[in-house]
Amino acid sequence: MKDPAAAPRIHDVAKLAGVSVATVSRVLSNPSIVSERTRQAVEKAVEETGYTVNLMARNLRQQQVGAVLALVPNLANPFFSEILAGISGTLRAEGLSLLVLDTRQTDPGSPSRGLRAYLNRSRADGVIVLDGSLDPALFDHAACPPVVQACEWIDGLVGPRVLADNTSGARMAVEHLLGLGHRRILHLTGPSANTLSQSRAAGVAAALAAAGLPPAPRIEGAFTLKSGHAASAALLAQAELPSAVFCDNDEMAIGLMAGLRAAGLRIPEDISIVGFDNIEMSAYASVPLTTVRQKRAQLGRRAAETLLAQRSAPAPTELILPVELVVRDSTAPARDHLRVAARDRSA
Amino acid sequence: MKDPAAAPRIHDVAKLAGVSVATVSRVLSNPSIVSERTRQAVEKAVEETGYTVNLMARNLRQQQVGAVLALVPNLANPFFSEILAGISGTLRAEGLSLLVLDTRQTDPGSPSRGLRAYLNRSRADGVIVLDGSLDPALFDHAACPPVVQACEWIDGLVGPRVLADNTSGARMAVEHLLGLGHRRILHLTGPSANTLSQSRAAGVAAALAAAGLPPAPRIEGAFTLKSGHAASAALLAQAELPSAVFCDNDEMAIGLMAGLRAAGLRIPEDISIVGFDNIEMSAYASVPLTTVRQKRAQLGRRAAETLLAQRSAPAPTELILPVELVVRDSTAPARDHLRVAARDRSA
DNA sequence: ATCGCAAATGTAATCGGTTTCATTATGACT
DNA sequence: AGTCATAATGAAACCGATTACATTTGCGAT
Repeated sequence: MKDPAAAPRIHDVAKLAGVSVATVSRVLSNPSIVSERTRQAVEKAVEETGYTVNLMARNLRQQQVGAVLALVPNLANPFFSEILAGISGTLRAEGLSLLVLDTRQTDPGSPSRGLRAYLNRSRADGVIVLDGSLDPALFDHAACPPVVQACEWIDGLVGPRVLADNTSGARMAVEHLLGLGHRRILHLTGPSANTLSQSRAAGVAAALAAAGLPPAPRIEGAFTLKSGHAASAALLAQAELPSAVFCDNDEMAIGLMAGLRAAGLRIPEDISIVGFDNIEMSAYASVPLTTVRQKRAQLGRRAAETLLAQRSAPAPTELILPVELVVRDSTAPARDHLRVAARDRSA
Repeated sequence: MKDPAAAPRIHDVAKLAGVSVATVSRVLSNPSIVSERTRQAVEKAVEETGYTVNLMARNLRQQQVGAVLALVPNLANPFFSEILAGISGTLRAEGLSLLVLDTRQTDPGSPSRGLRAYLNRSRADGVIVLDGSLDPALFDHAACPPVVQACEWIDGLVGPRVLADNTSGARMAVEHLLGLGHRRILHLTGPSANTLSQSRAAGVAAALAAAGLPPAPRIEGAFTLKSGHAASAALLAQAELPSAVFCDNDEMAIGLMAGLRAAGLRIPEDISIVGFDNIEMSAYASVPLTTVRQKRAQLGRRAAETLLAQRSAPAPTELILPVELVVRDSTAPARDHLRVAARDRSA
């Protein structure tokens, strides 16, 4: 005696409709090749039985999983989750589902060991990597599905990438400060090993070099509120305060502002601050933050589209998405600059 | 001629080791029942071929997917993504992977239609629902895997739940304000249909009733920074300003504070603000926010554990996690209260 | 040596679909 | 009516593992 609550199988539908299982399968996957009469009969039978395909069986036969894996450094970080939202949207439109793995949640002993098991064609049809700190060797085996790098990237891992224009963004930010007359600009960076930090540092260097200025002094942070806050102490301990700070992301900028304001500095009167990313919070910070807008959801969408495109035409494309400066209240003309301007006028 | 790059199958390993496929399978899944000699031979063959099991085949045979689906209302919201991080951690320890679906990204025409396809045993072994606004009927069919509700819940959907103690949290927040002498307390709520809003409103009502005070006036928000900011205008338009506001979450509180400060009000001197959730940003807000701490990662972990426990002992448990008040700088004694205290002394 | 039981291993069924290939039905054209 | 191409359908192979069941092996007890 069979469990009456058992899910109906394609065989049950076929029997009820008086056709073969092959026909039922065709009605479901390619209705155009089956006659009107039988199609209707099958659809009726599907309706009556409440049949839904068993995806495990279908996937096994079709040798595809119907899912894409996203590797994120920190799932709890809104920066990444917004990219994920973009990825998710594109995947759903294609009927694919999104698997998420937090790369920092691995066994601390061997961070990559647990990951390798997930980098397998039988787990996911593709991988979107949002963590630039991974070992490229992880992806270097036959069983690894197609990979797209997004946002961050991995040196030594060839393949398509979708990136924001970090260098231009940083350059625009610094040029904005230079235009306001700032000359003593400090760069609050992300971890120096991080690819984002590196390309943003390049933008900073380019802007300063173009203005004939020496490289900016740096404080290294960790992209976190906390590290931004901690940087305020380091900054205030310096002999000569900078007149402006460019921060590699908004979270650090907000942490930094909190620390500076607590120490009695006024923003932007005493010190100008620029961030990067334009997270939603930045508009509502203690002082609305001037920052570089990066369209994260779009970046996610593009990454997913790039991955899907790989199926038909594998090519190691590199897509660089434009960014733009958003000027709010955390930046103002340098006071030195004002003095100079006043002197010029009086002269 | 076979593709030399094709992934090795269990058959290849068996041939190389000179054993049957059954033995190879046993070495991989239950090594103890195979002799030392053959086990080593098989392990060597696995090593040489670089074999890894095909999960689609295994899953089909074992009738399980190896994945859990999380239904979140907004993937980009850090509040949820931190819960996801907790879920993810627990699942990984069990070798399960995490599928994520943003319930608001469905076809706007019929929000639940797209979802139903995902609520299927052949897609996921279990479901963790973080969205209380879904139709309970969605889950009411035989093919739906076991469900655990977390954080929010769905009226009319029986089954295990893991919740923060929203009512107590709200009550503690309001009692804190009452203790500071506030009597004119406004409640900035989430959407009135939201279960979280409702239970927090219950806590607010309980605290006020216990103090013999009438219900608090409300402004309805949407749990977003923007709606919190918008609420500031509505608040300032009122004839009599409240001396304190309890906000249903930190994001609204931060948005509200930004609006109030822009209008020239000082926090906490002119008005006290309490939030809920204790998101990381709250400590770095323009004024460090007094709020109710909710352990989101733990909530996620518990939800995952509850789901796993359902496998062996299905039971509609309800787990309520404690919350605690975190007092920072956004709350201070009511000025009325101070006046009253002064008068009392002088009398 | 023989028996019996347990341990080790092999054979083949099974999971539930999709898809190839063969077969039958349909219909157009001469 | 006969021929042939094409459309519609069915039978069975296949995807790649796990596992029930059968068989063989190993070993101690008699």
